Amino acid sequence: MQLAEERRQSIVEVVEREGRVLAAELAQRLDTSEDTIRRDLRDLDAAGLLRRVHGGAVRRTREASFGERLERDVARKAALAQALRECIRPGDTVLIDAGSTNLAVARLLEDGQAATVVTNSPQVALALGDFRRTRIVLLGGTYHAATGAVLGAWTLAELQQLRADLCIVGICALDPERGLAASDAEEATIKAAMVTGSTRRAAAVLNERLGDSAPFAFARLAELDHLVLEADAPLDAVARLRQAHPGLDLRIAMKARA
Amino acid sequence: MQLAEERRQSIVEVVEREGRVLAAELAQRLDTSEDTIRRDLRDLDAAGLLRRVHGGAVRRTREASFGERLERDVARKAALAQALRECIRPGDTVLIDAGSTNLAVARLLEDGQAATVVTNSPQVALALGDFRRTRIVLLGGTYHAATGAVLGAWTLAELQQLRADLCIVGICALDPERGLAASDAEEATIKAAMVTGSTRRAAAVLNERLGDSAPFAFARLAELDHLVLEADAPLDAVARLRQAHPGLDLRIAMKARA
DNA sequence: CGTACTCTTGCATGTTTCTGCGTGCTTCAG
DNA sequence: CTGAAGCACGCAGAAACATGCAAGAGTACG
Repeated sequence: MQLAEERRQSIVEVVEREGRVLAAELAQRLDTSEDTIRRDLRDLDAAGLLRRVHGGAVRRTREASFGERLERDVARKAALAQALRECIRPGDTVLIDAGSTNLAVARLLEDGQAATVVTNSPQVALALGDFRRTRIVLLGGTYHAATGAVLGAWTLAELQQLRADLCIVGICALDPERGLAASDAEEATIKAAMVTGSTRRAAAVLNERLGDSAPFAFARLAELDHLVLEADAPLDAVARLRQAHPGLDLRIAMKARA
Repeated sequence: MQLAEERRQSIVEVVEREGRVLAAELAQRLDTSEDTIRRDLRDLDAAGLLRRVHGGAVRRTREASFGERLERDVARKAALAQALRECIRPGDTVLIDAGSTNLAVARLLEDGQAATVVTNSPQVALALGDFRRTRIVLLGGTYHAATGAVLGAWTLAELQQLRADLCIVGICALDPERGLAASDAEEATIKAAMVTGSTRRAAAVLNERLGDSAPFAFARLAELDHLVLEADAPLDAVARLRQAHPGLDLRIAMKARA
């Protein structure tokens, strides 16, 4: 008999060594049931030691600070981005905040879908690089690698000169009462200016950030026009959002695959 | 047996490597039906990892225009960059212009080597991404994919507020009489502001740009403090430069290998 | 020592996902 | 305009999966 912890360690070793592994094969090799293996894989995935896929698990490709978050939950974020993109109307001047979900929006954007894109994220600007029919404007300021965003007094001053049709803002936490919040003060200031300077405001939230709270609030829920939620968003949270802001254009993203 | 996730990963790899791919060919190569391949392509397209077209898929070719030039003459440019880097003194506020040679400088930079780096190139900002001891400031303005630079009125206004110790400017052509020149009017305006706002000015030139001319001049040779040339720069050109500007700190880069 | 509790595991059940195939629509080239 | 190739959609079987339940192992406590 072997300890459960040993078994999990073996699984991680195999995944690290071979890059991939089948659940059924593991069950046979470690002389246990597939159910147990699946439970292990679920835990190890949650612990970030591997990435679970249908049929087994694969190695997690780790990268640096912003890049890491960027690669996490690509499919979920792409699903949100798809719905966010549909909030853009032809001829809009769109303000795109930094953040991995918004970067996914930029990647899905078609040339000419918006008249102008203004962003505080160098990555977004690069993703839109070869656009001809859409003007790309980058905000100036101090670059923060942790968030992948440009922040500071210059950024704020430029935002105050700007009047956008649509603002796609990233949010760290969303609560019906406390509104939209960020985890960094500088970031919150910029986000507040983005929201203030735009006619329509859109955002998307992952399930784990729904009902969560972050220290720096920058806008009330009522100020939001479009909100995109995941396909499997908890129903009670959705209901509370509807009640708190009946005029909100609540959109449910397509189910994430892969 | 193969994991579905592996298959999708293979598809992305092929598209990245070859630029395009046929659905039928993928089905045969990955030993599965075309339907499955099509489903994969649909998902990967939604995730923004490739672009689906009739018959198969192609790479999402963003950032191509600048990226191509970026890959050209890497070794020669790296050699120039090495010498340019040595113009930086500890505590300097360095203004780095866009351009592939200057991007190479950014890649060679050590954290803390300069107190602050100001740039009009998103790529440079990203290359310095994880620095802790060096502040990174990005100029705002309209992003031009062809040059990889941020240009325009905002950029100019911000530059006029700035006083840098060292400016590393990119030049399209250098001639002893006509001075430093760029091939784009907007670019030249920005470069002129960079040169004006800096205490010391450095630049590097490839051999083919020596003695060449470009339509928009933005500075006289006398305004330059450091100039880096290639190891095999033509001797007569070097002599003419020395004669035209005796006080110039002329540096010869190490010979580029490979 | 015995009881109650937790944790793990295997099994049975129902659900979801993946895949290939058939049908009919759309796109492309001649 | 027309045929062929590419494609979307729905269906059905198989595999993978989630979930609840009960048995066993280990543990805390009286």
